[in-house]
Amino acid sequence: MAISLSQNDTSTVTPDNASDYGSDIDDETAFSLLSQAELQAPVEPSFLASIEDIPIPVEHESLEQRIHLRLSRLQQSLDSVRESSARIEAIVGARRAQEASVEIEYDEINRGQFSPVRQDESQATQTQQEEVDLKTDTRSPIERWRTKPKKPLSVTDLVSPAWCEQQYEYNLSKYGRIRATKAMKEGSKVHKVLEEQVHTAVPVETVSKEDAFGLRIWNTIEGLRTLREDGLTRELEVWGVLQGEVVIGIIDEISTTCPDEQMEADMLDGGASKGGKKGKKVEQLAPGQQTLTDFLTSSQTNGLLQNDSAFLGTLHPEKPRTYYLKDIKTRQSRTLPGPGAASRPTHMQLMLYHRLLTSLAANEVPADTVFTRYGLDPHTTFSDKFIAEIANLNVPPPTSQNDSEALEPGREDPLTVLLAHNTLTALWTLMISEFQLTFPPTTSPSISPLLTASFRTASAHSATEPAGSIIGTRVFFFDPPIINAYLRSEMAWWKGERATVGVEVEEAYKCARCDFAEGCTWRRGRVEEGLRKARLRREGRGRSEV
DNA sequence: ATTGCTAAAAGG
Repeated sequence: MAISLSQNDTSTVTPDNASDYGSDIDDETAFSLLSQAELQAPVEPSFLASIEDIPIPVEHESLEQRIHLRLSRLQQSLDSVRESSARIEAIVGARRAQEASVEIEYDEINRGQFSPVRQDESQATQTQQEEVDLKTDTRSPIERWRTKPKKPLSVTDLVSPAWCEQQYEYNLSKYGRIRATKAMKEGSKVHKVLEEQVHTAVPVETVSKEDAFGLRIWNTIEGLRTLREDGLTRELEVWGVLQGEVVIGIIDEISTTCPDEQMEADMLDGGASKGGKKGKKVEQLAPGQQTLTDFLTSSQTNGLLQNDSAFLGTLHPEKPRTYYLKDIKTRQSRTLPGPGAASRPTHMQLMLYHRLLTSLAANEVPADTVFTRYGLDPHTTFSDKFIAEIANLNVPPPTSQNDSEALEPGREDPLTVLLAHNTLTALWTLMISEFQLTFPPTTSPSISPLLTASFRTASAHSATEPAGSIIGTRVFFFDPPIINAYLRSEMAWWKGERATVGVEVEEAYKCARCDFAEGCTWRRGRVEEGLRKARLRREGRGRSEV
């Protein structure tokens, strides 16, 4: 008898303790699952309430959002700050009295960079057309979608295929991007509320190309300072280079809060017991844990450690803290995804953030590669207007102003800082030193290998359970071999070194929610294979019965 | 644009 697959019953296919790839369902069942997928009509979730009970500011909704200056919540006495506006602008302006700053609208300078969105062929012909495109277009995905003047690769680009690479390719072919679903829009709102708990966004109206990128770097610097001062930051932008390709990501949350004391204790105990210490041993090592020991031992190699601690002591009286990466995932249902294939994108996402963050803290990211990719001149000085705007708004919190001994380097007033780092190269260097200050190389990794996915409801499920309520948490380890193998495989796809791979039959439930299921060549191939195997089995049975 | 688009990510 075939297992009936409904949207509420995906656990039938991927029970919590199932391995990623192991399956005990037979081919006949798999075939019926694949067939059923296309019968599933999309159900409008009319029962979902709106999340209006979360106060959502709407004024920063549009295209200026990304070039907003990010202020920590401590820096909100803006009115008094703005009073000095004219004065500071005059000071900055005097430096280059003659050189008029060029004002360029943000969307004008960037329009050409964005991937073209193909629109308006009829629904019916589109899928067929795309199939033809996929066959005839011999360019690699990276050539087609992520080559200048289009945007560089993102973490999303690298982890989305972990759900279904074939689906991602169809999306890129058809739209040049992923189209936001209702669920995603709801998720964005929850994220936005969380971010505004930590930062206040102030619009910066017009900037040059270099200014615009400088502001992004400045926001990251600000995010790191917020993290050190408040023990929490959200939406931290990071850059990296992977196999020569620029990769950009936004880390949802970093904080000093340990997600799981027990896992942390087991982890540290595991590391200590290697040095001969007897005692409680972690019996059943999780897949990531063996490599974790390697991670710990490799990072505490030498006597440089002592020097670093002493050096840091002069800046940071308290001992270096451990920071934990977290990603918040909103869900339409109140259930958690299974730990196997359904969680793969999240696992890879957090592990990739860990890698990017670590390489920035180690100053391993070639800044020139990043700037070149964006077509930016790393030595052009920022415009007076830009420097003045940042200087006007970004004032150090009053607490640290009183006591200048306690000021970290570069924590002086923003005008001084920006004048001293008034090109992209210089500001990048400052950013790197902020990364190094925040995540120094110490015995206990300052970037914890404990990674957290925190699941929240996208919308209210009851009066006591409003939108954004926490459903549950999954904590797992950074696992270098896993993420490295994944990235190698994914980059091979992006570079066109291997063909697109869709979901395995065990993951056919994904097809039920996929717009491309009907015309999916991968899926058709799998259905045909299922039929063939079923037929072979039937024939085999027939013979043996004679 | 009846919500479009942009930055990544947003979810399944």
